[in-house]
Amino acid sequence: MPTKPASLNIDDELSAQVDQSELLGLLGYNVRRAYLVIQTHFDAQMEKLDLRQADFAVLSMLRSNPGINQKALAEALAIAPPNLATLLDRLESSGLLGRQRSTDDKRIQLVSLTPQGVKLHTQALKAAQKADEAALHQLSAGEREQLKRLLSKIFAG
Amino acid sequence: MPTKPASLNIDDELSAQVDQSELLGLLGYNVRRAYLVIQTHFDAQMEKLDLRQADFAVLSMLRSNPGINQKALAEALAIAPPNLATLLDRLESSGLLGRQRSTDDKRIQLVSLTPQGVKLHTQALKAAQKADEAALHQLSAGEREQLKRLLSKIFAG
DNA sequence: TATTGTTATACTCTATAACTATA
DNA sequence: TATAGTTATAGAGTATAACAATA
Repeated sequence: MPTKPASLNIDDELSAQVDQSELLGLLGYNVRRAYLVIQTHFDAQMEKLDLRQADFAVLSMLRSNPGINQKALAEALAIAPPNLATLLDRLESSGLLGRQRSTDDKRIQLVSLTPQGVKLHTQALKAAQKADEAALHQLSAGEREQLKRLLSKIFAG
Repeated sequence: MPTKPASLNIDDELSAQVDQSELLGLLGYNVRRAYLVIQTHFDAQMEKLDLRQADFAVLSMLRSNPGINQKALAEALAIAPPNLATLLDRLESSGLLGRQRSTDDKRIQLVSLTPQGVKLHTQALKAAQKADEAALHQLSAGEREQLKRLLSKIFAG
């Protein structure tokens, strides 16, 4: 190694000698970086329950909307129908939900949680709230509400 | 089709008869949905320039930090070194950047934009700003600053 | 003909292990 | 031994086309 002491090495502890101001000036990049942090906390929490992000979203929707059909579920969660189909296959195999053909229109599958699914959702919601807390501990309650309001203007906009 | 008129079909135009309140109560989910919207605008802009998200981030960093090494670049952008290596291969093949072995330490690659890379970055920055604008048109200048501040508290934590 | 859901498939993104060359 | 970078590869997430069943 050259004669430079480690403590003066530009790329190490003191690091961040790099100029990221252009990227940080773009809101899209800030959203991306924040999303990566939140994802990490969320995944860490859900790993214990063997659930992925989309799995939790589905469990949550089914809890609040029992008997929802797959088209409505796919639209609400912005999941492509083929990907939802295989996701539901997996959760159904795990005994978390059931699918029932509508008698009105036999093309339609009505999806509901099993009691086991309800139980897991209850645990998963607590885990999701913990992940939120871990990622957002720097923000006050007011800041969290403000952030939620601003974000929802982007996607509900 | 049953006798229901289309205009009363729960899953159609009026739709959103679904309860998403639990998910929307989680900040992580709000960040995710906002990120998806921003991604869409960003990708649409970058498609014209044949650039992906990470490509733009690299061009931006190289513009502000010419001669940065790959380790520092990978760390700053949170890209795994193997993925950065192949990304740089591609941009180098396209004539956008060059890699030069450091004479001090021959393990290190120093990366810089070519004049063509500088030119493309200039266009790409404008495109990124357009994408920001398109995604954030609902927010006032003050709200955008506020949002940036709150997001950076999450990832700069 | 149009719609719901499925199957098969492909493409991108991300992550990991093993290697090289240098130190 | 440790580090910078590379290669190869595998996995997850996402997207599209073609199909079956039903309307």
